[in-house]
Amino acid sequence: MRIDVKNNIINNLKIMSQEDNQTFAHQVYAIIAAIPSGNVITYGQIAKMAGMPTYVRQVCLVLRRLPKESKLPCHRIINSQGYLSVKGDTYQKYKLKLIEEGIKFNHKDKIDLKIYGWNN
DNA sequence: TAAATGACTTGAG
DNA sequence: CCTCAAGCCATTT
Repeated sequence: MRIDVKNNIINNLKIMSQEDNQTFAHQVYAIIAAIPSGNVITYGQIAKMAGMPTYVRQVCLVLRRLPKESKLPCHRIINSQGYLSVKGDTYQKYKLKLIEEGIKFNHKDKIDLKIYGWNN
């Protein structure tokens, strides 16, 4: 994705947070929806982009409360170490989706954030 | 009301 | 690279 397009999305999100009286959760939704296919984002990045850098754990709460039928690309969210944090059946499901989007896992199931991370 | 819990992050060693 | 402890804070127990 081109840098200017990326920055546009980020700027729009900032404007939203300033002008709209949106909840933290709604900003999290908007940010997740904006992650391009083929890219991943970390929990901490989401918190920062939502203007609440210390609300990492709240990002997790929001995610856990998402309905199963949600269409948000939650599989594109990984931890800062480069690993998928989800456990069990969801893990394989997310991994498959990421592979379909062209993301490569190394021999330890780790994703290279330098390559696939959606950097600001 | 108090304590435990988390799909986490960071820095130190 | 990896592990570990401390920090985090609304929600659950």
